[in-house]
Parts: sequence; C-alpha cells; structure tokens
Amino acid sequence: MSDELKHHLQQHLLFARLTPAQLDRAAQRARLLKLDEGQPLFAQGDPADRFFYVVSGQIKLSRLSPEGNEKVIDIVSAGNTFAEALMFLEGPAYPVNATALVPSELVSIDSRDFAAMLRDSIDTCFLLMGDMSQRLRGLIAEIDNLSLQSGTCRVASYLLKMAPEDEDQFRLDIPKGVMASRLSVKPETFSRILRNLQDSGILSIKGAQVTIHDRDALEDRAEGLT
Amino acid sequence: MSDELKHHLQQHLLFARLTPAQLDRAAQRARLLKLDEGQPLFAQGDPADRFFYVVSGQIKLSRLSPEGNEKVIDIVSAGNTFAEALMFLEGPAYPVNATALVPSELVSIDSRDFAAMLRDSIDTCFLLMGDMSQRLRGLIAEIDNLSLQSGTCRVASYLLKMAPEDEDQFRLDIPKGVMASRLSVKPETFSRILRNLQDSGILSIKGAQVTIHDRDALEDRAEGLT
DNA sequence: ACGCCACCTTGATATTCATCAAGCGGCATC
DNA sequence: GATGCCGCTTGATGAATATCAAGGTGGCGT
Repeated sequence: MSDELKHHLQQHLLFARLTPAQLDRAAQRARLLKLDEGQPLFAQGDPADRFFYVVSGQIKLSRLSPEGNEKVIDIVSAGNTFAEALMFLEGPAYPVNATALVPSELVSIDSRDFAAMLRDSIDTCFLLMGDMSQRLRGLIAEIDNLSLQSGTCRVASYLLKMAPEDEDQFRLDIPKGVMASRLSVKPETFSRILRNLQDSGILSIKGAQVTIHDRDALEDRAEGLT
Repeated sequence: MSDELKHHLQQHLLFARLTPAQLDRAAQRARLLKLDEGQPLFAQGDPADRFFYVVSGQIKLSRLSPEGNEKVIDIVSAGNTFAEALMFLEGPAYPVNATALVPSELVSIDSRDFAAMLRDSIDTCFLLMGDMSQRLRGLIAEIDNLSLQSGTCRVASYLLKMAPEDEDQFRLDIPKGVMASRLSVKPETFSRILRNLQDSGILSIKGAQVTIHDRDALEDRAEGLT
C-alpha cells in the first residue's frame, strides 16, 4: 500500500531528491484518495494542512465572488502537484476551491511533516523554489493576459497551447463552460468567439473536436492583430 | 562602503538568518545604485542575473503589450525586494520592466552567488519560500480582483488599503495615471470613478489629498454592493 | 509673475462584453 | 422510443469601459 504511494510520488520532481528513508517517511504519512466527478476536495478558506499530487484525473481550482460568480484559476492534470506553496505560510488557508472535474486519484501529503523533512534536503528546497518561481511567472503572464488582451486573444492563445505541435486536429479535454471561466469570459461570449474563428475559416469545431485550418492566422489573433 | 550595504541588507528578512560571514560575502558582491526619476532599471526580457532591495524611493514594475499599452504590475517601495524569485529559473529573463518612479536607491545582489550561499542557510531558504508563497497568494488575489470585480471595486479597495487605519485623511503617493494602470483601468475611467465616489459623498479629493467621509460606504463599494 | 508642459478631468461616442431569454441537441433514464 | 436534463449556441439588449477629442489646472523653470 505504502509502496503504491511511493511509486506515485517518485514520478514527481519534488520527491526525486529525497533519500530512500525520507521517501519512506513521506509515503507513510501520505494518503491515497479518490474523488468522483464533481466532488469537492476543499473549499476556499479551509485550513490548509495538506498538499496534493494528482495521480490521475483533473482538478479544478477556482474562486468564488461574493455574488456567486466562479472564476477558474487553473486545471491541474495528472502528474502535477498543487497547494504545496502554502506550506510556508503562517495560518494557511486554501485560497481557492478544489473540485474534481472527472473521477480522480490523488495523493495527499501532510504539509507540516513534509516541511520538516525539507530541512534535511536542500536539493528538494531548490526544486520547490524553482517550482514556485515558475508559478509566479505563470501568474504574472496571466495578469498580463487579463489586463492587456481581449477575450479573443486569450481564447486563441489557449487553443494554440492546447494544440499539439505537429497535429492540426485535437480534442478539448475540459468542458467549454469551464474553459470559458478559465479564460475569464462568459460561456456565451466563449461560444461567440469560437463561432467567429470558424466563420473566419481559421478553424472548425464539432463538439469537442477542433481542427485548425490556418495556424498562422490563429497566432495573429493570439497576438491581438484583429 | 561595504558596511553601508550590510547595514541596508540587514533590514530585510531575507538576510536576517545569514551568518556574519555569509552577510559579508553577500555585501561584497552587492552594489549600491541610484536611479533618477523615470530612469529604467531593466526591461522585460533582459537576462536576469541580479535581484534588488529598495533602500529608498519607489520602483514601478510593468508589462508592455505589443500595441504599446502599459500595465503596472506592482509598485515596490522602500524596505522590499523584487526579482528574487527568478534566481531559480533556468535561462532567467525579467518578466517585467522596472523603472524608478522617483529618485531611488537600490542594492543589487548577484543571483547566482546568493543562490550558492542559500545552500548553506536552510533558514534563509525557508524565509525565501515564505516570501514567494505570499507573493503567489497576492497574485491569485490580483487575478480574482481582475476577473471578478469591477473597476469601482478595485479602486475602492485600493483606497482602503492605502488609508491609514485611524486617519481619514491621507495623500496618494503615486501619480494617478500610474495608479490607474496598477488597477487596470484607463486614466479617464479612474478619474470618473473618483468623481463618482465624490458625488456620492463618500470621500473628497483635492489633488493628491484624499479625505474619506464614509468609510463604511467605501467598504460596501469595495465589496461590489453597488 | 509669466508661460509652458504634463497630468488630470470632462464630454461624446464606440466597442466589448455581460445579461436575459429562448431554442437546440445529445445523452441518459425510464 | 419518448422524456427530461444539461450544456451549448444564438439573438436581442444593456451596462461597463475604452477611445477620441477638448479643455482645465497646477507646478516649475525662466
């Protein structure tokens, strides 16, 4: 049982530099959990004493406005961790809601315990700092996107990011409504933007199936050149 | 000379847990620099091999869109560091522009050197991780603000954050145009929002001098209750 | 004190996007 | 196969904010 956990954890960079003894200890304190589709993991404001590694599935991180509007901050997919940066705060509370988009398996790790172990693994500290650094860069890019770019730009660049390099055809792996919120547009607007891109002959969409016809034009849209 | 630098650095948490020898070494490799009003420090995309501590003045961090629009990400004031999180990235490039808003003094520190020193000061690692953690939380709050709140909300909460707890009168310490960009509204819109708040009797503004008449009402606006 | 310049304000208009309301279509259930 | 639900789409309208275009206004140097 603990072996299965170890096996999972070893997949992730954060655990790569631990000694076997440390990994054992981490695995002993870790728990495997399964979530159904739509099942919440934690809510914004809950005390944050654990962080998570996604073995399989997709976890939606979102925030709720007082009026009840939801903004999806990110979708975490298999092989990634989340909430690990909270380990270092004083009275840590999760700043977001976490919900499974599809049936998912997670490993949950005790933050305090892991932090204690970090003191004996400076290499892991550095890995973790690199990780946080990238997240910071990502969030700054996100803010840039939100304040400097139109909805169309955001949709276009997201599609480009989703699309495999060498293949013009692919499937959207998350519901359009969720994707819309991720990009900070309403579902209606998202739909219209996609329609617009189709009418311009840049791509076509059938359900979740996307076919890009003119990648260059799509890149232009992503840059904001009408 | 190096003593002056040491004195400055000791003010900041990041250097609090270094041994005297480590602090000496950091100070030797550090440089003091002065910027005139409006003088750029680095540009978005420049190779990022140093980070900075603000001794006095204000540094504006901003991003530029392809069309030339500027979005102010943050204003760093005396006693704070910035760009330290880039230390852990591979081919680090500054993700923002940095410019002095007023004549400023900075200490610049060699990232690679400091990172090397970090290996011998796990305590400092933890301080740094706490620091990054807070920044992450701040950026998430920022994204929340941008996508879930109106311009008026953002202005109202910013004013509340600026205002001293116990005093209803204070001065805006940065130009309104810069503040507008910080809050992701155009200067015209910013001006109109302020006018609106004045017309509602919530506050009055004369130049940079702000007087809050009804703090409760301002808090309501900040929450989005019209 | 004068004039200049940068910053801010104000007004009129245009654009983007949200909201409201309705219809469509697939998919699961019965 | 009918029923109903949910997610998506489409249309019509409205609100928030940007843009364009003129004025203020204050600070600063001469």
